[in-house]
Amino acid sequence: MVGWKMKEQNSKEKIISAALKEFSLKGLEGARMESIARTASVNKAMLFYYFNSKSNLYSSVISYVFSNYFKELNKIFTLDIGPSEFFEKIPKYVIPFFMKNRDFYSLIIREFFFNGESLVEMVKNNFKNLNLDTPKLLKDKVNDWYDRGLITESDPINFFINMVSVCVFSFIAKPVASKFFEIETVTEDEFYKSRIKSIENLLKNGMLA
Amino acid sequence: MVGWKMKEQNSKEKIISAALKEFSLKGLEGARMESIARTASVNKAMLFYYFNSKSNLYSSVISYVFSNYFKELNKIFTLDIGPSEFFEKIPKYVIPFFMKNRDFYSLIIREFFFNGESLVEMVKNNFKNLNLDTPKLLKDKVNDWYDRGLITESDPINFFINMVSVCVFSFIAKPVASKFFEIETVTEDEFYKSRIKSIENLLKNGMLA
Amino acid sequence: MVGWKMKEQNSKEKIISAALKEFSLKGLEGARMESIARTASVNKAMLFYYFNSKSNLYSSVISYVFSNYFKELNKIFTLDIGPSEFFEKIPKYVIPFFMKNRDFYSLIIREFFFNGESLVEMVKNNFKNLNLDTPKLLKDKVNDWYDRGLITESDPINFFINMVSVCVFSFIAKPVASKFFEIETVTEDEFYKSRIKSIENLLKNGMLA
Amino acid sequence: MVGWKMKEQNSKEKIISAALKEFSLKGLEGARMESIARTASVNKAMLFYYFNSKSNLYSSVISYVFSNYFKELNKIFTLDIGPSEFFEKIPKYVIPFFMKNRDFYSLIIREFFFNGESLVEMVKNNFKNLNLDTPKLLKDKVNDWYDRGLITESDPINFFINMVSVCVFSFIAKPVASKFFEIETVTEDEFYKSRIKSIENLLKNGMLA
DNA sequence: TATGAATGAGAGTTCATTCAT
DNA sequence: TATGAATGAACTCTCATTCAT
Repeated sequence: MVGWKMKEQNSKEKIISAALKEFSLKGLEGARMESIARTASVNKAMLFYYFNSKSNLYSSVISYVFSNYFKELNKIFTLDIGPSEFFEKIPKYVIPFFMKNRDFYSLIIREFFFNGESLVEMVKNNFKNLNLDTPKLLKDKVNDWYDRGLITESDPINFFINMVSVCVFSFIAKPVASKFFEIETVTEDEFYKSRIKSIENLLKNGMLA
Repeated sequence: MVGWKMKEQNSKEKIISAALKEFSLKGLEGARMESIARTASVNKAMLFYYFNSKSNLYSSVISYVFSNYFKELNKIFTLDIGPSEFFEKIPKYVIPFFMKNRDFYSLIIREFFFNGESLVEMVKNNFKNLNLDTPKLLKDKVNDWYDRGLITESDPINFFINMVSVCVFSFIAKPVASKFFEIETVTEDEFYKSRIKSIENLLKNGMLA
Repeated sequence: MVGWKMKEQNSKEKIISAALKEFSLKGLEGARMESIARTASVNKAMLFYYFNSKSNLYSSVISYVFSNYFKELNKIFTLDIGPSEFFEKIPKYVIPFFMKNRDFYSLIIREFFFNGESLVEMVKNNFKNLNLDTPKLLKDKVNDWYDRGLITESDPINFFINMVSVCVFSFIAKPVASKFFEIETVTEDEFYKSRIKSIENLLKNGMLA
Repeated sequence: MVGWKMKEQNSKEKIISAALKEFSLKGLEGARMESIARTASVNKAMLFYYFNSKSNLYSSVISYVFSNYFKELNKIFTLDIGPSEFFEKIPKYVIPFFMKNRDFYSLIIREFFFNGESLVEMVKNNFKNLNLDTPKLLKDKVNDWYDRGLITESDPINFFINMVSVCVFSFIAKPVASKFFEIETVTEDEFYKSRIKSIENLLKNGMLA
């Protein structure tokens, strides 16, 4: 009985992770159910048995995977620290996190780009389920820092767009930029280390009062 | 004689701009040749008459459209100005440019994300055709500024990723962020004005010496 | 379990034989996948499920069907008999064989005409798989007969072209010839009986020493 | 004015000979109007201007080309000679004739195989136009020879099938046979010379009394 | 739960043919 | 006569989805 239970979870999870891979590489439209099935080494019909439809599998992947990574990613935003330390910790945490989880990164970015609002909806539901209100918390934090004269950016939205964009964009820009400038690429590790340092400087000098 | 010459250009161009719209909304896989034909009000077979295949139409759209916007976009990078003015002009120029050309923006971003290196290749060819070497020019500029102690970021790649990301990301992030923070949206114009200001500050304070 | 196994074989075989009919009548280019599907009473997509593409279905038909008829056709060439009996048996065997299997005949002739060398390749592989070397056997036989003064034709190639052509051509020539000479056609059976006799005489008198 | 007249004939003939090439290689279904136009270096629409439709172009090619070669080919059948000389002259004449006119050969053979009766119709019309009745002449000749005890084959149809098949089949069989027997191919010329000799022997010994 | 077979809608592509000039 | 553009029907092929077992 336990065996059976485990088998079920196994198949479902095999599908989810195969789908994560496929969707992150090809997107919703480009992904092929059969290819997912093959990768997961399950029968194609099983995808429909468990997830009913392609688009439902897609959402399931997003939310399943998201909720998995969510707590880990959320930690950094809830630390009770000042802006200086915040600007230090953010890139040091976020960049390696995405380096380790490229599939997740690609999937989320895709979703973020082309379906942003529905992603936010999901994020918010995640907060609700955890009885958290991170958005409010962050907004308050920024307002507070600004009121106390610790930062120069008064608008939480601009504050976050600035912060997030320089982190998130790094992964997209890396191959493009080095090819553009014809600068012989250093190792991935070195590059992202230098990115972390550069972001830290930019944010600190750029937004600390 | 002029008649059909114009007609030809018309059809080809109608297809290109219909395809630009479709591809920017749905991506390569999601786009439908028939829908493009309908939008362009031409017979579906004409798409193949002029472009042979979907993927070739896609590339044609990218390069055709790109080379159209290219010169305009390139202008800003070739101005002979110092870093301070540079940081001022960049967001003031780039943000409205993309606001006006959303289709182009979406298409290019998609391409940038999922096919970055081939885009760069095209960009470089565009430079070659115009007898320009903007990459070298920019690299030299940054190195020069750094050597003369005008900026704090020594690495051209980081310099540009920082600069580009905060501009480009604005469009993606806007709806997401305002929904996330539940901040009643100001008008588009106001938002992007504030973005421009915020970016200018970030870059000036963040990277000027 | 046996149930679906049989079903699978059934569908595949229904497709093969429908395709044999269609291809033999219309050729590769003229054949229509939909018409094959209709004839086989299967869904059109099944053709691709089992055979991937039209041209692959075509090859499959050729090799499947060929290997089916192959052993039967090969028998006559491996009999251990002298040339006189050989010339007697060949038309008596080959002509009725093709009369019974007109689809096969048309298909093979088409292939023979327009793709001869690849057919030979296949034939040779068939021999290999059966651990036979009929070509060598036949060549040796002719050389031996000639050396022993039993036949007048020293060249195996000419020997066989002479023999095969008069048999194979009969089917093509029949309707043409009777229309050409405006000779009221006898029944098929009678015609081919007379053909067999005529060929036997021609070969015996023409190539026996 | 002459120029214009010549130009017209030129285009039509360029189309005919391009079509002959294409049809002989690919058959009716496999041939492409565009490819014919390209080969003829005329505009595709011209094919329809001159020939109305593909199938009409096909017939036109057949009959145009046929009537061109017809008289030449007919000569051999109208010589007033005995059977022995006949069997000598036939291969000596027919084989080189087809060697020189391979396009014609392929086209006619195709037609002969897959559309034999309509070809005969055309041939007969050609006779009518020339006020000849070759079929009757040949039939009478064979009957006469047989009655006078000069040949052993009483049936004109068998007589001709035997004769024609060994000649016509040579071209099809050559590459196949040499590959089949793995006999190093001699030159084309040598091969067909040996064919002529072999056919002569076969027919003489096989059908002369 | 699991499988291979089957389905139907529709996608991209091709091609003979026609049109406007 | 000649051209490039245009058309529409049909074709091969794909894919999410369902079925029978």
